[in-house]
Amino acid sequence: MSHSHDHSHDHTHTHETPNTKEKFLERLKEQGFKLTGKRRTIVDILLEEDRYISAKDLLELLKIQFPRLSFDTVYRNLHLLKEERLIEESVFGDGGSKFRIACDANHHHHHFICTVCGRTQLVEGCPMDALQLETPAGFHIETHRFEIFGHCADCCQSSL
Amino acid sequence: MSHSHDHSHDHTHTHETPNTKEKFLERLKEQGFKLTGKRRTIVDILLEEDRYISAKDLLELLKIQFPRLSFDTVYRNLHLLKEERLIEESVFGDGGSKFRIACDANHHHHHFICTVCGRTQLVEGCPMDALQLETPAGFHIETHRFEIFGHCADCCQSSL
DNA sequence: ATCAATGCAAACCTTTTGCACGCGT
DNA sequence: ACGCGTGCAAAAGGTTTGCATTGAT
Repeated sequence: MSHSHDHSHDHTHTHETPNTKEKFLERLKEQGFKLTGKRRTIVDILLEEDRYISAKDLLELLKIQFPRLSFDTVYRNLHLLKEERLIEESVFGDGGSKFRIACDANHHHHHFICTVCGRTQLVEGCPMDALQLETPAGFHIETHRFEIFGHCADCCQSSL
Repeated sequence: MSHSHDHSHDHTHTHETPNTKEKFLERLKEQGFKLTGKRRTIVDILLEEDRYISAKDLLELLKIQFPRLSFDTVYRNLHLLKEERLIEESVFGDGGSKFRIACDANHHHHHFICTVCGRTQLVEGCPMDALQLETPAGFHIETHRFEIFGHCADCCQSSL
């Protein structure tokens, strides 16, 4: 159950990381959620995109296959997927939320994020380890947020 | 002009840091902005509060003195103050923006932030220095975000 | 057959904008 | 007197909700 045989039909994705469609869908099924066509397609698209996109962009992509789909379903599924830790959310500079398929739900990480295309790169290490933190007396840490924003190589190019 | 004589009438604030009301207002004046009663009061309140608060909370506090004040003016001033780097903005977990008077516009810093009351503590150091970053090839860093969220000592207490 | 998922519409919340008037300079 | 600042009202976005229907199991 943990090491599912995900050598299915080879995808556009080359790496044999845990990010296979089947694994994601299995996780949902295990939790008792139904694998509807829309839900499958959302996971498909997010895997395919492999970058941060807005709910609006996601809806647009979904409408190709499901013209009548609207925001409510998108958001409901985004919430669900986030709860199940299958996607990651980040608030961009303009205040808008964007979402990407979870890189690795089990491994804590941070990202370089391209503010143009939403593509990401892993950051080596975590500031909570690297900084010798002097936590204020009595302060109880819950979460932290560390993100590096900029232009990726491709988007630097295209802005020339 | 840089070292203004801000020994005016002593305030509730004890430290003789750059965070004096006069200094903030001067900065605005220098830029050619008018020092209206509302603008003064916004700076007053933010200095007094000395923590992250929402536009809504700020408006509430302002309405005590200016009952007819509405969100538009609050936001217009928050934008202005942010442009002038007199306040800092942070997006909290729930997705809502909160604002606080700038701790020190000249010194780069990060915060421990209490998600209950919005009070902050400075973090020693910056992850961009502490982590030996391997910036992805061609990636052009623009900004970064690092915040540690949790409960401050006081808010831990009150939740017992 | 059951209960979750969806579509539709409407509400909601935060933030923004246009315009006429008021006020700091 | 000039021009920014403000109030009002309305719009704009993004996100959420209630309810009836559809659909996966």
